[in-house]
Amino acid sequence: MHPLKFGQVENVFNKSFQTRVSGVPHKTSQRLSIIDIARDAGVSPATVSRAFNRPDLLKADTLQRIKAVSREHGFRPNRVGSSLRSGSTRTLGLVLPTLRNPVFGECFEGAEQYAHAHGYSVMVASTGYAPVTEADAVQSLIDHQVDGLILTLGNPARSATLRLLAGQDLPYVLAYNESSTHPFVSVDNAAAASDMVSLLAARGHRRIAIVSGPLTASDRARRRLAGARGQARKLGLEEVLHLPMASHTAADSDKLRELLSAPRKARAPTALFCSNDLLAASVISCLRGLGLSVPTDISVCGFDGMTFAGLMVPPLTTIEQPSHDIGARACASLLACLQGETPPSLRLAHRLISGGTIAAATSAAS
Amino acid sequence: MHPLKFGQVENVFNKSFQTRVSGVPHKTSQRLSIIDIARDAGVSPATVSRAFNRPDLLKADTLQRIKAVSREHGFRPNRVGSSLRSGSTRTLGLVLPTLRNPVFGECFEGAEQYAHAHGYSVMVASTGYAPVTEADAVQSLIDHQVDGLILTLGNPARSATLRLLAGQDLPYVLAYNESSTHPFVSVDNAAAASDMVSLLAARGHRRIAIVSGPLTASDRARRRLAGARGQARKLGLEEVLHLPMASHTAADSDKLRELLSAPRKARAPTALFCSNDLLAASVISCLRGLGLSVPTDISVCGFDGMTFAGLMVPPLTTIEQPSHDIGARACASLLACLQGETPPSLRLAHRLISGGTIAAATSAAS
DNA sequence: GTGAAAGCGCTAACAT
DNA sequence: ATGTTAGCGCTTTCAC
Repeated sequence: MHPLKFGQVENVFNKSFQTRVSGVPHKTSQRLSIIDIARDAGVSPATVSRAFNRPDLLKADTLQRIKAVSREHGFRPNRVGSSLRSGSTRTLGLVLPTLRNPVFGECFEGAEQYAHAHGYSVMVASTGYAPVTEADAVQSLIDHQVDGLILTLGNPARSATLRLLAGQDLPYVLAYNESSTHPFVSVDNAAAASDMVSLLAARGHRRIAIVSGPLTASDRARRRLAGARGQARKLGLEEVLHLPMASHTAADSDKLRELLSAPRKARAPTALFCSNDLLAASVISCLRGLGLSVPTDISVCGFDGMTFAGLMVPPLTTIEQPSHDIGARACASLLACLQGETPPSLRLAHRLISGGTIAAATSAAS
Repeated sequence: MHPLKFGQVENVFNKSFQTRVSGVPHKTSQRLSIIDIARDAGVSPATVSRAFNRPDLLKADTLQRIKAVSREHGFRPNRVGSSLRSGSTRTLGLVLPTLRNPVFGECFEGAEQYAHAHGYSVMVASTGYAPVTEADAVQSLIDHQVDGLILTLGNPARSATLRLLAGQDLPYVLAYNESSTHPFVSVDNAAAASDMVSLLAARGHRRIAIVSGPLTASDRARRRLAGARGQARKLGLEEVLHLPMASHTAADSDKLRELLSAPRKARAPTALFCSNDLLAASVISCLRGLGLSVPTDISVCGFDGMTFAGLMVPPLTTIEQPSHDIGARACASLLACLQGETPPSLRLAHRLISGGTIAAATSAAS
């Protein structure tokens, strides 16, 4: 089954060959160990290990020698051996809904950069917003013996994933999710949604609809809806409608038509607040197909602040989340957990980006 | 330094406790090994190992017992131990320019899904189009002992990354890149660019400019430029201009202005062919800022076919690459390498998506 | 069909 | 400042 049989045999040969002859056959694809280097450098394996992990402990001279020998042979310590012995893989797991949404790509890069800067690697897994996949992804990362997890869950209140996690003593922090029981890094979703409703109200909108994906698959969408409704009530607007779509990333044209070109057009919302930017773009595109232009005929706004939102024509009005930072800070919090600390939950600042997709409400108010 | 000292001591206690008493304290956060399960199931460790790896070798009865005991204790074999002993991590490395571009996110998901379906995991690293980061990313994945690599390189002809790889005997396949010396999975970049030029020519465009990022950082952009130029020559169009931007993902408004509102406006290109969709969106946005509307005043098209391109208003005219498939097929090829096969390079079909960003050339032909 | 024993590459005590 | 020793959790001959 294992294809490299022959290669391995060859390696063994090279290995003993090299230890006998002192020449350095630079390319002879070796699988050297710390022991080989130790022999060549005239020190013990432990000292070689220290050269890579605690170089400060060694005499400068010894360190140089070991480094030189290692470099000559192109030797790098095998992390698998190291992980097994030390009990730490120095790898963090990151679970995200989907990398088709560049917002999560940014988050990944934020986490990746922070992790690398601190000697850790990150292993991502995407869930496609599916609870089962989510649990599988976490299990897989646990199997890989990651030192901790950064999670964006569908529902951080009750999910199979969290039950799984409860059985381990693996530190984890949530990203984007807000939770009363676990450290998280996110924006204040309710407040952000509330801000957007205020803006809409200021432009004269009194009938607003929230367009989202399935609420069961995203507590963020739920919080945003709640925040919007709260603010609408406070400002005396009409009850915020809710239009859930089958997907988090694609609008359903029929549902939109039903909502807008319905008998009582007078009662149709004048603004559609979408729970993420991808969805907002899709909504705008669908509206276009229905003969409605944004923002002339109807206002639309999003949530996320993906880079792309600013490139749309007109630019999308949206709430910017600091995704790169969310990733980086979540990573920082997780590393703090690994040090035994209990990091506080962080609500990072959001920012309302006023693009060109919201206009003053046209239809005479009710 | 290691924070979990106390937890570990506690675990040792639980461990012996559990082996003495037969009850199953479901939550007592264990770190059991195959040996503990073996003892509980009244078999040898080797048999437990077989239960997980070669279940077919065991008597149904034994297998059941081991599975049952494992489930009770929530035991899962430690992949680190397994990797060390077997010499395979069953993990593949994936190196991509950036996950801020959803095209690469799709590619990742394609690879991830294919890998999972075949018992492998994938570890991604992003390079930000920087050669040094690229080499570091590859080194890091090698250190993790991945079984093979899928790479999207800046330059698959000569790069520090490939020199690094030459010293290992680690299988790898290229994705998006085309190479004469290594298995790859991509579209035919030159042919695709040529198709787009044909379309532009059919709409009456004779002066076309290619807008790209730095060519040194992307052989794809280079091939697309070459393909476009070849076809332009064949069709008797004017020489294709080349407008390189500092970034692969953001246009430089000044450069665009210089090109378009120059003294000799009559000689300005009537169509801008961007080497990727993100850049095309940015170009359109910049043009808007310069008072030019697309496609009325000038035509623009992209390359990639990211989902988002179809949601723009008007939808972006672009070349669709099957990114999910590129990821999946590259993964398949890599797994084939691991079986000792030498997979053929694959050029997957591209598709010209006719959106609304190309209009008939307006300015009287020269 | 299952067991016994060795060892993958490394690090952590402990010694000196 | 460095060496010795044991063993992390697992798989793999080789026996039986």
